[in-house]
Amino acid sequence: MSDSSHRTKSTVSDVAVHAKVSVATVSRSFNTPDVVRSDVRERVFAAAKELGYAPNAAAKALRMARTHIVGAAIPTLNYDIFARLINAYQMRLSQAGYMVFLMTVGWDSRDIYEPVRQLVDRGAEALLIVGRITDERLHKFLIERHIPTVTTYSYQSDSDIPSIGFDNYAATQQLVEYVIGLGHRNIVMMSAATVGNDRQAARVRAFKDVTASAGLKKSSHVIERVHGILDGAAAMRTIHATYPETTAVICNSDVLAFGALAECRKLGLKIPGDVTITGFDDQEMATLVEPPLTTITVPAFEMGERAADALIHAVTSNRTITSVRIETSLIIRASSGPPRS
Amino acid sequence: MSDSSHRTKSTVSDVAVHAKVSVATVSRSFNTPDVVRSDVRERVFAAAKELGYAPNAAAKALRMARTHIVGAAIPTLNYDIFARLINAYQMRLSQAGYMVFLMTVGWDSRDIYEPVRQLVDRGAEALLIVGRITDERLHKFLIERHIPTVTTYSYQSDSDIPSIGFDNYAATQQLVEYVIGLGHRNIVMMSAATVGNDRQAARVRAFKDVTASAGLKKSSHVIERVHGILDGAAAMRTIHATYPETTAVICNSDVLAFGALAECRKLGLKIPGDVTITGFDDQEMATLVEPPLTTITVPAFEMGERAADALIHAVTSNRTITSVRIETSLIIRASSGPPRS
DNA sequence: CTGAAAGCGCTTACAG
DNA sequence: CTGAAAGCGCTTACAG
Repeated sequence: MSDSSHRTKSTVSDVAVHAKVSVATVSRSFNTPDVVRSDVRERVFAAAKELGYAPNAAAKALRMARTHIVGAAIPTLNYDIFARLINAYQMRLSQAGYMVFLMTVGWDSRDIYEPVRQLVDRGAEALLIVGRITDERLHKFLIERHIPTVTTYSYQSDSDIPSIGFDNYAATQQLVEYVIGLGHRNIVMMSAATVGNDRQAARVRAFKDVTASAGLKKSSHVIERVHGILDGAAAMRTIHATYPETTAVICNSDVLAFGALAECRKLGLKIPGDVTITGFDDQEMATLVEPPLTTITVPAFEMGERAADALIHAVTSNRTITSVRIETSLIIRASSGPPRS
Repeated sequence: MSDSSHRTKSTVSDVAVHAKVSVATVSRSFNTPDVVRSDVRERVFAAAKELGYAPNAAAKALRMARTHIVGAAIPTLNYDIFARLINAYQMRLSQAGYMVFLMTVGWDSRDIYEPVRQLVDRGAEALLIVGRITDERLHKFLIERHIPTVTTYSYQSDSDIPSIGFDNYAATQQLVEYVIGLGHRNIVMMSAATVGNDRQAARVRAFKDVTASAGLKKSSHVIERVHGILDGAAAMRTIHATYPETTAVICNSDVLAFGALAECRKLGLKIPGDVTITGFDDQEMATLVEPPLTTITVPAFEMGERAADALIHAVTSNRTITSVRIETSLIIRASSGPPRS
């Protein structure tokens, strides 16, 4: 046949004509092959191949009321941990025949209603969302429309939207107790913005609770910065100037810690001799900075895969999703140690 | 009205009934509002709002033969530079009313036909692809079906598929000339796999050409590794053992360089005193490692935005895309210097 | 300015 | 096992 037949998208009827069968038979050959006689089926496949036929996804979605598209709403992709999460999520999903709509929505969970609706309105039949859902409009929408949704990153025991994540409070609790156990008394937590960010908020809460119950309320502080490396460096400078007695800085992300580490070098502070620095995330770089970073593992890959699996089950078998709490661990490396004196 | 009306997705006819108009008028109210009488239009909007109406994307796509979905095929998201590229791409696109299908396709350009077809078959009407298209089936498919496509990352002067990228050969050429100018004679290039990767291949070619014309053919070597930090470290160990006379290692990515840097620390090699290390990408971490890394800037953000703009224009005004060559620069930092003697 | 009707490309009861 | 026909939810000539 001539090349021109490839030139434009062909449809079931093109294939039907070519194979001398009805469109119904073409459809059946692809969707329920066992129900069509094998020689006819082969004729259909041959015609389809020759015409470069692929079913029109929109028509299929309209007819079946199934798009096979799932969405992901994450703060940003410029962040190691979210990129890994989405990478795992997408791979798992496309293996199962789903496409993923990606949407970056910024750091504040109060602002995600519009973009998440966009995802659903444009066809996503299930959703991965990072962090707790705080917008009541969004919550109501998801429940009423029965959109299978899983929130990731923080495990929520008290939400009717299932979550696949870890306990941010407990992880930080463990870390702070470790630092206090080392003998530190003047501790600062460097956090990203806590508004609209339940993960950061939980960590700050854990820090305040643990330091308070250790009698360190007066000698411990929290400083909030946004998420970049440079912010970490700037915050470290502020800490050094404002709280010079500080011997340990607990950073709520590895990225902030990298910035802090670099700034300490500039300030001539020895780590961990002069100051202990810890991170959160256990990015690959955490082992390669100097000194290697004490941090908390964040199971980004696992969260992405499990969220994908849960959503696939939910949309296919209408199964309800159960929350999963993944364990994290404290990884002790050279950036932490006892205070000097 | 009762809450139950929100419960299931409503359609144009629901809105039409509610607003006591025809479906045509509902459609027009949204798509060509100026053509419907304002009081009627307002009645339609009120009904739509009350019913939580949003047009069915699949039906719209089928009818208009426009999905407003664009695809992106990238090697992986676990890589700073691609994550930034996609972040910029997605933000720009969703601002313009497009959704993005994300697909990770691995590092070898010979293997991307299936996943890219998947993107198109599932509705992508335009594509961003990383790197040169080497699979003839893919090339033919894209051309015959007139899928607006831009390849990024490497500028191609000789392809009929437009590219928005930079000149990998020239960038490396500049870098190698700089290193030779410093006085190095025993130079090793540490590259990621070059099969199916035109960016890496171009850099290796530049390295070989420049060292050869400087009369360094015998004293220079190329070692190929895959893309992880640990691979960089392993490669550095090999270099130290196999070519102990080496005084400069040119890494084809910052990630490889980070690994090399860490390994040099373990080996007790001073940088740049014992060995000069350079990277490629200018990731944010490049300024924060010790010592900061001499590297090449890669305009990931700019490539993402410009690719998005070009594709939007191509699908809306049927405009043909012109290739863009973006300049890179060599950033000299403390990890490079003259050889010791 | 508005409505009735056709048709986009599929799948699936319903007949045969 | 196969085909004719309806219908998914839209948009848009075509009439009025």
